[in-house]
Amino acid sequence: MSLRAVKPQHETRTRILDVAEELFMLHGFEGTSMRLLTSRASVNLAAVNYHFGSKDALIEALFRRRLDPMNASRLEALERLEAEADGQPLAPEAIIRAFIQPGLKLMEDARGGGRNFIRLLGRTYTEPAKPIRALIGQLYAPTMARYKAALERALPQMPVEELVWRMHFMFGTLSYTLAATDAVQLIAGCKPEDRYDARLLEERLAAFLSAGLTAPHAHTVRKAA
Amino acid sequence: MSLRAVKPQHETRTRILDVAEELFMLHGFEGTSMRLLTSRASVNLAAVNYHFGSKDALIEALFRRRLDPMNASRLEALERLEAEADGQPLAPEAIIRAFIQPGLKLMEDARGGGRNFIRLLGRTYTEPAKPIRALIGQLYAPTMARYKAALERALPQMPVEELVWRMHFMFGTLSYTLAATDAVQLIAGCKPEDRYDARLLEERLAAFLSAGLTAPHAHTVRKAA
DNA sequence: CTACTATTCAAACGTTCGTTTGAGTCGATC
DNA sequence: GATCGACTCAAACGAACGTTTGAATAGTAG
Repeated sequence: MSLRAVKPQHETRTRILDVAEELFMLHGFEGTSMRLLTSRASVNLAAVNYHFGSKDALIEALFRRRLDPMNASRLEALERLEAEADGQPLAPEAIIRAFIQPGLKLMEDARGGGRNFIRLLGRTYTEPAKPIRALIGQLYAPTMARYKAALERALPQMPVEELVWRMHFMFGTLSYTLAATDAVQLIAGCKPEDRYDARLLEERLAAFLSAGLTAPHAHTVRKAA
Repeated sequence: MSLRAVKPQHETRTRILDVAEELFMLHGFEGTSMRLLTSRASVNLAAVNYHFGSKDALIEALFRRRLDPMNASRLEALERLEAEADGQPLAPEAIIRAFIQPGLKLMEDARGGGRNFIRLLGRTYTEPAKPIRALIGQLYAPTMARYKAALERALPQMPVEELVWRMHFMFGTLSYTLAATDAVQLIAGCKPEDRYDARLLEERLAAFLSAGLTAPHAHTVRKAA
């Protein structure tokens, strides 16, 4: 894998990966056939098995290609924040922004490609307990642990279990927002041109999430409905 | 369809629907074969096509069976609130609770069945643009419109587009939370016994969501990053 | 030019898919 | 007890699936 990854031209490989991102996003893993995929990518049917070994291995390669840099940039942003803060606890909103920016950037910049992946990623969180989920969890684990520690330091008064749930909520909001931007029409009334404006979306998300994250604890609100 | 629905015993039908909820949740629509489904339900392979017509029609029936009562109870809860309020604007948190309670109840009470559906539902929001999505959107539309109107009245100072986005965020948090309760381990540290405690979850969600919903507008926070 | 590796290609592999068919079973109706 | 409708069943249908194969085709080094 690493040997071949160093080679000069991966034209076929990358073309397969790019098309796979789009088709998996549109039709799911099981709903996308190798025949459709390879014909859209203008490569031979056998190319996927030759270059990746199997369909499942293609899926894994697809996630690694995007997730590794994305998590790296998340960690980098957090470490930059901590270096700047010089020992002081961070503002929760700053941590949130550091976390959501890489995803938003991927959604915005890549001419389709990044956006496809981001939406595919959101879909996959809620998918079967298949090995894919395990892979994603494993790729995410170090990043999540670092952000959890940072938030614990930023919100020392919050019980850890409450914090974990709120991180879960945040993660849900983010992944759903990125995955189901079409579904805004469920509610209707959203300007389509704002849909992929990453900066505007970051402002909206940061406001919503930091308010939710720093809300008074559930226990102190009331006991019964 | 309606004629047959009135008949006394739907044993085969309901057994198919129950098993379908579980298997679709576990393996997705395309990942679940009719052969596995019918053998798990202890019915003949042809039973699905006999009783529902096709696999797609089974999926549609499955969603209608749960979604219609769920939306009805959401509307009912909102109308009860408005009747009690007697013209006064409602508290945003009360509206939120009215919206999330039916889902949480379904998650809690049914011995597996409701929970399977709730998780399946969360998965489906982020799934292909297939006709299923259109069906769900259509089943949800009236409920969403009513809740949107109620929230507009409860938060008159908020721009409509901001409100729409925040409803989108809320919807995402809820569906992700219900769909991917396993994924809490992404963050880790959550007590497993709390995972399906509907009351506790309602408190956590209500606190998080109502804080997010009523947060200061993104525009007023700052202009540039 | 030759030998070698990497890649592409058309064709076929066996399996599984959703659906259809036609005979068979059962209970209620006349 | 014959008739009819609802339902179940085993078997088969053609189509589509992921994967494999072995020959053809570059591109490179000796």
